[in-house]
Amino acid sequence: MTELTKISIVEDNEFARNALSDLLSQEKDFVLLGSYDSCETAFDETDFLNSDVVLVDINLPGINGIVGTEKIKNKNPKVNVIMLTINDDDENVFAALKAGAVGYLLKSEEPGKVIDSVREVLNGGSPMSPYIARKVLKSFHSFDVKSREYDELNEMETKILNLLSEGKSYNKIADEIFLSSHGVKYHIRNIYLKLRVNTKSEAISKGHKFRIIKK
Amino acid sequence: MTELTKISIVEDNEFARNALSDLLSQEKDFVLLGSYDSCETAFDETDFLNSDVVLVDINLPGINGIVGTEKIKNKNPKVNVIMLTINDDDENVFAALKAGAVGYLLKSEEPGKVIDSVREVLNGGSPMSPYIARKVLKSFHSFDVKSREYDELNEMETKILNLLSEGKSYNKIADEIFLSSHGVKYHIRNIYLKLRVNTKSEAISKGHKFRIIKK
DNA sequence: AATAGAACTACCCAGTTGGGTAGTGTGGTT
DNA sequence: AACCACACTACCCAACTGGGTAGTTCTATT
Repeated sequence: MTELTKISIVEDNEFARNALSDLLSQEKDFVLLGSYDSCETAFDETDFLNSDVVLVDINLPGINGIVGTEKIKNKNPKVNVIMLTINDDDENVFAALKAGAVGYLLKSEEPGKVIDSVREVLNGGSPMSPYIARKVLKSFHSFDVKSREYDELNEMETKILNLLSEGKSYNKIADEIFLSSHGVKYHIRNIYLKLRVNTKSEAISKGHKFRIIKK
Repeated sequence: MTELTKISIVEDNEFARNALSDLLSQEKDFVLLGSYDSCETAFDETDFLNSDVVLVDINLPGINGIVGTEKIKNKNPKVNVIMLTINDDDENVFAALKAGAVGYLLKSEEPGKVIDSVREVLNGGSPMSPYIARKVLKSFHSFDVKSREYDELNEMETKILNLLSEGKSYNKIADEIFLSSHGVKYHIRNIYLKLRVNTKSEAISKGHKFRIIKK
């Protein structure tokens, strides 16, 4: 493991960029491939996409950090992007994660945390500022209050709900699971009863919310 | 902040339970309310639900940790549950988070991490073992490869897709947004085009996957 | 002035869906 | 033997859906 970890920085604020550069350069096993003030200039550098870890600011002139992250991941999925930002609003956080960021740090974090985070990423972790981590976890249990206002689906029902969610009609599903369309309908009625809904749309929505629908 | 943090433990393995108890008792600002070998015995203790933080093992005889967590959160949502487990398979992780756990630690974690995690929870964070954190983040960008195989919806389309997901018919939606049902249909056709689908079911599924549908 | 696009309204039509109701067979209880 | 729940088949019917096609108005572009 004598390999150096290649790091790049995309941050438009010169002061912050230099501070990060200095910080990371001090680590003997890190090598700073480059630091850029925008995604555009970063992409001009062919070596940029060979980075192991890229720290990307979210607020950038031109292509913002979220779109930039998307582009990076599309061009080379192996690059690990850590989002570095002052924004902690839902929209940005989830958009960034959705774009493919593997970590999300608030700039209010102390500098040492950045080093730790890079190492955490290299070890297969996903560093998040505590506040972000909580936000992310909360997105999983948004239903804790009104939760379990439905009955558990059995295997057949789960299967059928999943097929429904793929846009298949009663008839197609019937073919697929060797039942008559009436049989499918029978199960769907039970699904609706258990989920307390009366349309396919609601059933699919609840299916996703309660993670009954895979994929 | 001279308040003591009340902690409880639910762990069936006696050795592990005692180790945790000893560990946590050494912190001056923590007070161990109780340690139990099952959810059942824990719930017998009325004070249990007054805990600030509860460490729950996932594999428990009788009521398992996930169902137990659900029960805890239903009875007192203020209790912060940290899941403590050897299981790192998807099903368990997501089920636990869904149940309302605010942290998820693998037992392979070093002991000091438990103390840190309790403090992190108290500070509004969500401690997760690195491996778990990565898993959780990944669940947000499972589409990074095939990503953006759809066009962005505009405001009206987003609104309509959300209404569709609630099981509303073209007519109901039309009433709600002051359009004719034909107008609604016009937008829905565009939604299907942009999402590259041709049924409501698929549209709703994609809407959830890409987080276009709120709630 | 002509063109093009969006944001609608509108009609046709086959196919799908949801609800109601009813019947069959099988297996398990009492 | 009587009863029941469950998984299914079956039919009716009104409402809804998706696709195709077409017309209107408004606004922006050329």
